[in-house]
Amino acid sequence: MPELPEVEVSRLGLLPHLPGNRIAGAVFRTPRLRHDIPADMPARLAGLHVDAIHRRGKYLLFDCESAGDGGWLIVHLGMSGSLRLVANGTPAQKHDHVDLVFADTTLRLRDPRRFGTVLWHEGGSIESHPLIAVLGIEPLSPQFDGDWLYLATRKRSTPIKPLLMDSHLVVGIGNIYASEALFRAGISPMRAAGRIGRLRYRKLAGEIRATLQESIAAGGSSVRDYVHSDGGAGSFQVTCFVYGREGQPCRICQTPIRASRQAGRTTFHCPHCQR
DNA sequence: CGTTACCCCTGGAGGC
DNA sequence: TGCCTCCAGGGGTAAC
Repeated sequence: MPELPEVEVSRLGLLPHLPGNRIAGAVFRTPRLRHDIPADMPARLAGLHVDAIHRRGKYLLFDCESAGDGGWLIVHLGMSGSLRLVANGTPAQKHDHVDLVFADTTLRLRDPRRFGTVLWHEGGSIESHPLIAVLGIEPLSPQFDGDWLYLATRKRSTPIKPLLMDSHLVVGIGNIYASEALFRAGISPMRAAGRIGRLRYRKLAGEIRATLQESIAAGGSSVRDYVHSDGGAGSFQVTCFVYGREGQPCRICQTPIRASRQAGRTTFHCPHCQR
């Protein structure tokens, strides 16, 4: 479900409420999401203070401390995960798998498909965690620009669209934003990454950044059932140029939008505007 | 090494 | 109404 903007909006929604507060208790209603959840997870988390909440790619990283002891709670929302803040004691509904209970509120993870991740990491820098260490560049960082993309894609024959979705290269760009950014940059999703020039990569990097930032500003939501951390719903989907618009006229040239499949995921593009 | 296929899981949509 | 198939925002792993 969530791409980078949704995760960032969730983080921003939690920031006013969680950092500085103590985890009174944790409840896990499933033995595993993407990974097994150790039986002692509630005991590990109870009593910790949340110092800060960071984001790396689509991972939320809760920096937790307690009397010199500490670690990181790693959360990934997968395809269908969402975080909400609810009043303590609110009955859990179907697919509400995890609660972090604070004095004044409960952070609740709902994830129908259970592709999400909740892991505990201690004894070392968060950057040393195997899931985090392999991640590529942050697309909203100053280092990410057209020249970086150009250099990173030399001799790559893969089509640009699945490459944009490879978190080992660049994080946070999922199926929706890959299609949208390529449309805005006028680049065909099927074009070999190594055969795109520097100038076109400058355009693409700018459109990736703009697409993500606009979505964050709009409240982050990319699809209908997304709910961010304080329960509000977003509206990104109504502004899509190509995603989910197979057969409908391109908003620029009226050519019907095409759908195809790349690396197991649906790609949308305009055959006239994108080359 | 780079790239693709498959799998994890549930629910909604559409065909019959 | 029910049953079936297909599809879905992610990403790790195995296999080519």
